[in-house]
Amino acid sequence: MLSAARAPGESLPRRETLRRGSDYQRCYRSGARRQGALVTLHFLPNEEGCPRLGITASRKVGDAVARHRLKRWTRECFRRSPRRAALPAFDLVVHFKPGARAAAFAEFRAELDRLLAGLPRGGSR
RNA sequence: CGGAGGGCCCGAAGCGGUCGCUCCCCGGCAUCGUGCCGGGGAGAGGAAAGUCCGGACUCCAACGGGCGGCAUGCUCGCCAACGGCGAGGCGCGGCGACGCGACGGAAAGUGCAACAGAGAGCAGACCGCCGGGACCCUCGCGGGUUCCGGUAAGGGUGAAACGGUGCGGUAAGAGCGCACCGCCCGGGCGGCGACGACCCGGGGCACGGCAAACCCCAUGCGGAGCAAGACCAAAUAGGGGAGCGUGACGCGGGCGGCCCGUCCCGCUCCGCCGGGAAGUCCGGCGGCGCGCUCCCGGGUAGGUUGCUGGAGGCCGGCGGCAACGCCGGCUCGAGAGGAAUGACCGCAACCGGCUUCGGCCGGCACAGAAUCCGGCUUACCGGGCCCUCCGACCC
RNA sequence: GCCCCCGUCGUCUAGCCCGGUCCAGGACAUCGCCCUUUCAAGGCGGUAACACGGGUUCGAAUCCCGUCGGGGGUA
Repeated sequence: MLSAARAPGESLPRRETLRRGSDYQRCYRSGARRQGALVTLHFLPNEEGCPRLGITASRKVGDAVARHRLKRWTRECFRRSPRRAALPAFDLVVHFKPGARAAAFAEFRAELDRLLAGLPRGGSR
């Protein structure tokens, strides 16, 4: 079951995203966080057997186009990241900072990759 | 050729790759719901924006109406409706094509107008002009000072000063009188109408501005919003109902050193009926409390639905100046839900800069559906089509 | 999605309803001068703003319309 869910491809189905307000609240309340220049990363071990991704963007980041572009970049980077298969089963929340509006894609991907690499190894058992 | 005015349309846009997301259809596998694999199809805009108006739809309220409040404001028409649109009238701007206009009412009422100025509303005498009285100067003509009166033609102030020009008239003046122009009122004429100003009659002119000041008049408006609303419905707590069991061979405390206990004290369901001599005994009915089981309804999380085929597009014909309407045919173009429509690469266009002309570098707007429509407003790289006006030159 | 409020010197504000007296007043800050051996305090003087664009009016910070920005409420 676990190996079936962890398909080795670059797919990111809806099942592996955070989709509940309570999921986000749990992540903020009980999880740890890492700060980057463009982004804040919240994370918390989950029981799903695979990492799940959530994204938040407040209106301070920019207009709808800017916010949505950053969301798509985040999904793209997470989906194609080479270290994704090695990630522990965490719920992750990526929250943009206002400075992210002016970032270029390569710059953004480098930062996100660095933050993901800094996650602890353990995860849930 | 140059400049200008108006209208309409397109708008990450062309091709090829790699990896992905959402929905639908087909096939296969497993399956209680559903999930996985393969194939195919579809997947942001002219403004999706601002949320400034108007509707559809849904719920709430309601017998009907008024007051208040808000909005609109030349006329006629179009429209489901509108504060929108189309024609027309009037005013203003422009040589012109054309553009702009909150454009009802100031002879209903109440108000406002700083400063300047004599005076700011049915006004006003500062200078000036004219007449008269008194006093002074002068031989006299005349002049000066002052008082009373007349006068709105002139000066001056102001954003604005109570028709204009000319002639008569007068002490000087004045619509005081006359002519022309303007204005007002009534009637006729043209127009559905706003209005026009051709005609007739009357009036010497009374009617300044501001209603995006209060206000008056006319017309319109019940409230909320798809997170509306509908259906299914966990866990926990609570509500209602049914059935069964239970409410004394019990519990607590004291004493006898402790245990035990035939000792003492307290608590112990209620009502009615029947049996027994009687009781804390037995049986029945009703109520109350507790326990267990089952059922019912409300409702939260969550799920499903509303959810996209509609005042819909395209083509043609007819009516209308037009907005638009009618008829016929064809066609279906996103439906997410912490929210998909993406990222990267290689060529080719276009624009800008550099260029030792081979190329190199950079850019490619405004902006992202959230129930759906009709408008308005605002933002915007670049491009296409049509009509019209003015100027110059040529024929 | 719906609704409401607010934009005035560098900062906090008054004036707005009911237009003129406003080239917009006050406080703190800042600059110059005086006072003091010096600093502070004090005194005198100066610089400095009506978010933006239209409109109404003789005249707009004020009234009206539209943009832009900020804040808040609600499901």
